[in-house]
Amino acid sequence: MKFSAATVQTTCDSPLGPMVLAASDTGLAGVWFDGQRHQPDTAHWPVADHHPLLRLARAQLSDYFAGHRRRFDLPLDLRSGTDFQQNVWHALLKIPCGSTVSYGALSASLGKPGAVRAVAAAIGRNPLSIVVPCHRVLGAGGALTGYAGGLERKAALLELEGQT
Amino acid sequence: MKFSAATVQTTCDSPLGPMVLAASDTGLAGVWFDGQRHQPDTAHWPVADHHPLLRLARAQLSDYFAGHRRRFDLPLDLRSGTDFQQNVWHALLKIPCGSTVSYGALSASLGKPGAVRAVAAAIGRNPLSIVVPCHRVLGAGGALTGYAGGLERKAALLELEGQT
DNA sequence: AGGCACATGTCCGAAAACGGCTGATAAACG
DNA sequence: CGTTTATCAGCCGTTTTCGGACATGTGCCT
Repeated sequence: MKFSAATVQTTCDSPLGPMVLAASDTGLAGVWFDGQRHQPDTAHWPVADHHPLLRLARAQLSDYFAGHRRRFDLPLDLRSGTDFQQNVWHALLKIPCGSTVSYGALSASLGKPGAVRAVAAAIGRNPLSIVVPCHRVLGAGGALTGYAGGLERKAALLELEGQT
Repeated sequence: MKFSAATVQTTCDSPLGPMVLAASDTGLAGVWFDGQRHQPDTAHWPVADHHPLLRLARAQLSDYFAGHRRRFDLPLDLRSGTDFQQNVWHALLKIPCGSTVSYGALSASLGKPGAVRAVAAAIGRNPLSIVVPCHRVLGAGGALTGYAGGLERKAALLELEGQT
């Protein structure tokens, strides 16, 4: 969980509570619900409320919550994770809005059918909530198994995307 | 640990137990809690209960224990130590009453960040308890790690100076 | 002269614990 | 008996923890 020293942050509100956005010099590096699990300590990160990328991200998130946007178009910086984690996060990006995948299917598609548990752990560390759609991964039986931001938010996001 | 042959001594009481004070022809040379570690054998040193410097020291210590004095103003004789030890002891004198430093920070400020262990050893040989405030040095995590006079006395001294 | 013990702190490797799981059994119901 | 819940052991990368080795100057004891 290493973030570049040049990472800046801002905050924004959402229907699911306040959020923190972070950007490095390469792209969007963080999107966290306030107080969610695994959120890094951003206390000493410089604030840049008018950073162009952060403004863009805020706008697209706003559109998403309004139901006007089903895909994000932003430069992402996922270098905070290990190679394995980055692989997992990239795989998440391929899950289209409105559909879901199981942990097992996902790890199989990564060529590591045995590493289900490790994949789940990596998903839990996703630094870009919503943008990297980790909420579209469900348990084998279709059960909401866990979400760093809380199961309620996971349910709400899926609902918003037209799932039941 | 060499003391001049002309060193004289006296005793005095304190809230933390009886103490031994020693003076050379240049200044205050020793302040020990009775029976503390590394205390030299003073048995054959001449007693000089009314030595002016020793009386002054006794008075200032009394003020200190009463909470009326936060700094000592006495001529000191630290020549009993090696150059290295004298450097360390002089550094200790710069720690203001009411604050603390870690062993690591102290040795770094001496320009020898690697010599933490040696610095600690030198602190342990401090001949002037209380006057040279070796009790204001704590472990990295802020833990009371050791004191030639016993950890209880170290805690009591810090308490007296307004630390927790 | 040589060896060892210290009022510590940092670093590195190994080992154990910990997850946003799952599929297979074992009890607990009607 | 079918069906529905607990329980459990493997799965594997990451994180945390723990134990040792080392650095450094000095005094003391062979």
